[in-house]
Amino acid sequence: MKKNLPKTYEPWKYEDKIYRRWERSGAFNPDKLVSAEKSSYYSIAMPPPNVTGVLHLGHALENSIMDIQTRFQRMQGKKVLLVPGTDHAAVATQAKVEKELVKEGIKNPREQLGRKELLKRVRQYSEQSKKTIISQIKKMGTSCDWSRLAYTLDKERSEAVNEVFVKMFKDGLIEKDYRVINWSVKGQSTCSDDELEHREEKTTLYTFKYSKDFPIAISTTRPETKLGDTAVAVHPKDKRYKKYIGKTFTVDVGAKSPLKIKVIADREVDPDFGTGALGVTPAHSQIDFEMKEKNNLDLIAVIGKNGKMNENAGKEYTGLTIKQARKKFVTWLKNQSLLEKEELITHNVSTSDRFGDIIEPLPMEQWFVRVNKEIPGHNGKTLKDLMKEAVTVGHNGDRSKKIIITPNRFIDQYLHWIDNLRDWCISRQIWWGHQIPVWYDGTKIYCNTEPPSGKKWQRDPDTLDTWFSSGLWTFSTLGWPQKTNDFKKYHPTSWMQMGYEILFFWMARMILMSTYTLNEIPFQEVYIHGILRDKTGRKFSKSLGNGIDPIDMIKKYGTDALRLGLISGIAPGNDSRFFEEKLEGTRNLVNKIWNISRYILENQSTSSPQSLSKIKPEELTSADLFILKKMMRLIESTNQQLEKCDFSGASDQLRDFTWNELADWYLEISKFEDNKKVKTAILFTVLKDLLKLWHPFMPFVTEEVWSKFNDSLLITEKYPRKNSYSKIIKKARRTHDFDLIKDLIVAIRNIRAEYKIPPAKKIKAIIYGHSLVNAIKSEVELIKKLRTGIEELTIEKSGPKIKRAAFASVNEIEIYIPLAELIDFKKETARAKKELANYENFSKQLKNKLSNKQFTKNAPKEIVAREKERLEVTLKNIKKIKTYLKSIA
RNA sequence: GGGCGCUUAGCUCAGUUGGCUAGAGCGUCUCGUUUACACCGAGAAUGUCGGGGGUUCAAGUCCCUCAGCGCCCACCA
Repeated sequence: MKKNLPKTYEPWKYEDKIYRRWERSGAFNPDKLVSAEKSSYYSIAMPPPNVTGVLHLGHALENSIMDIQTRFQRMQGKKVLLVPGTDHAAVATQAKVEKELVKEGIKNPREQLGRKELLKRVRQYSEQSKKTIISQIKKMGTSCDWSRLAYTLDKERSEAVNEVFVKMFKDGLIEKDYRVINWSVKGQSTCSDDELEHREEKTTLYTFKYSKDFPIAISTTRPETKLGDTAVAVHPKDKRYKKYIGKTFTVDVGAKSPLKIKVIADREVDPDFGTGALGVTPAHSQIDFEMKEKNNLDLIAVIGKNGKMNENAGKEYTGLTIKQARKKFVTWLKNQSLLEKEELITHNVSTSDRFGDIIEPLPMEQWFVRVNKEIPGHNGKTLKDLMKEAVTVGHNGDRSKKIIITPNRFIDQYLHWIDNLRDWCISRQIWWGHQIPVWYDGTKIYCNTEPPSGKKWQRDPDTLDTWFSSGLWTFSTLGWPQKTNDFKKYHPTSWMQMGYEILFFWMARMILMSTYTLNEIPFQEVYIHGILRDKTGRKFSKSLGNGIDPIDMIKKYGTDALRLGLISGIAPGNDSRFFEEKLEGTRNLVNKIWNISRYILENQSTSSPQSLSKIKPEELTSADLFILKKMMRLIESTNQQLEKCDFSGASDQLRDFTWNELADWYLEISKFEDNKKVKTAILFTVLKDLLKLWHPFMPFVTEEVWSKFNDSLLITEKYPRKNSYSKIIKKARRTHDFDLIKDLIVAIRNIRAEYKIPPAKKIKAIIYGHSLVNAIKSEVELIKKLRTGIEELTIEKSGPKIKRAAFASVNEIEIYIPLAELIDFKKETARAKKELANYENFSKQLKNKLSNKQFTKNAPKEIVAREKERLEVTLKNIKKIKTYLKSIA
């Protein structure tokens, strides 16, 4: 056993070394783990960080949560697989690299570099970023299997992407369609609805007529698009306009050819907004496009992909920017006296979250995933149905295939989101990503995982939305579509963890992809965590400059402290704030554990470590029994809490025990105890189990301490169970009659005898620490003995160091607290009586309820059972209180 | 407009299907400390659980309502 550990724990000395030890040991790879049960496979797919940059604190939080769960499950003796990986993050990465290139002076990277060269640059960047990310994940102590490292754009994952695309294509769920989509002029690509950000903006609302003869004025914030109008929509019941419905007017507003404007009725039109009439521009508004479909209108696109007016807009306008065109058109309206009103309003504009420019709705042919179309061979179900089923009744109505979401309030939000879901536009015109596996030869289309033979075939240049590949993550990482052992063993994955902000993007898509492709849910449980905010509650963001680098925190406080600081005081689905002071606290705790270990290990050398089973029960004092009991309860509740994913609660409890019970109380007592052998044995046993309990939270310090007395690794030890403690506690109770008060009385008698104190009526007894006082208060039986034993006894909460002083000069002992203050019998009796009345009342109520046939017949079985159980509990409580009342009477 | 969340000690937050005297960390104050740890110890103070109403033997917890803060979705033509 190594001695003379440094006074404070210095994480940087051990962390990298320990991580390498774990890696070498094979503990991260479930194939190398020995499991008691062959079938106990447990798997988690790591949410792959984007290769757009480095990890931030949010990732650190995820890694902490994930790794606690992973280590806990591994210590349950399961074959645990945590698959690490990264996401190529299509648009995000290309946008980022292009930005950098522009900064370097390459003004138009796509044109100047070409597809091949630009992709090379993006690849270089992403590889660099990947490297950084991986090293950061390792720094966090994440116990993932690096031999299975995956990347959404690598060969295996691309294979999965193609496989699914082809399947969906053949099922008619992926189709090309001409529709109005979200176009980013800056990015020269489509965006899906989820990639939009809404920004509030002040703008002018113009009210005007197309011509003097046109009977209806319309309001718009985008006059320039009106050059492509083909209809005016009014509410069907609007008296002002009813007479015009169905009529077509021809107007000349300066566009290439005069516009034929048909007046149509649509219930969506709000008669109170503006003039109550809406100019319909099918080419440049999704809603107007839908009206076009319903009413069979024409479509005139007046804006091109470059964001400028095209020739349809008319000679005067062709080539103008949106702004210029707007100005020109408004001037024209004014000159023609057609403009009726100009007012300033605020409204939301959609912007591209990656490129940052305002989205231009344009009509285009793109690839879509049909979410409302029946899937062949799925009993008429649609993808939407599959997405809903998995979280409600279970996939295909199979309850064992129902995804449990914590906290469950997100289910409603998720379902609501699905209801509003439109077909998913999956094609992007950027180059970084999975190229669509479709080839054209004139009008012929070929879609397969392998390219067609023949030179004529041209591959579709578009790439896929990044979420398409992310959606396959739970099974693409396991080697699918190959029939791998991993896939058989580890899918569906056991558990998934994510922030609520990507619930819809990611969780929904994983469910879609997995249920559709595999007929299986992607994971059994989802734990949703909140967003990490800064001290003042703001989101961490680059533009605010409030970002904190997790690596800096690790350097300063150590990984264990960071992990603990991130997960303490959090509740599932709720946001939490991060500030450095928190880490000071957790660092101190880590150091506390280090020092407890140091003390115990250094004292261990005097007598060889003993196991609990070798201790004779009669050797135990009440304090020993007390700490063992506490330890037993701690083991039980930590297990329970971790099973419920209450990481914060579990760590709180562990902290309380470690610091308050063990360090400040029991360990201090042990210093003054004669029977050192028992104390050191207990301390050593408790320490060993405590290290195990803490391990998932603070893997490094616990592993380091463990290595001081053990050659095996802590990471693969079994998580403690309460049995070993309950045995000795039971035995000890049987052998001799334990109680704290008895010990106390004996001690006082001894002191009296030793120091020849005359039989005083009152005596002060000093108890070590508050824990025992609470224990005494809660032990009803003891009070009886207390009363029969000594007339008046005072008990003071006090620390062990005062104890030493007191025992040394016992003559100075004075009376402090009268017994009545410890337990105020009058107050107690009143309280207990009140409680008894409450319980009796309640039991009466329950009895009535249960004897009511209406209730037992009609109420759900579970409710009746619950009420019965409640009654039982209540009756038990009544009994308890009655005994209690007797005892204090 | 639709939905969700939050409001508990000076600060940051826990509080499981209603049930013992509402908790923790940090901070504050007092005292202490040569012998595991000042990244320490012993204590103390601080709460109309956002306001109002209701259900119940019992409400921080459930229902209604009002107020403030925050988020998401849709839309604002």
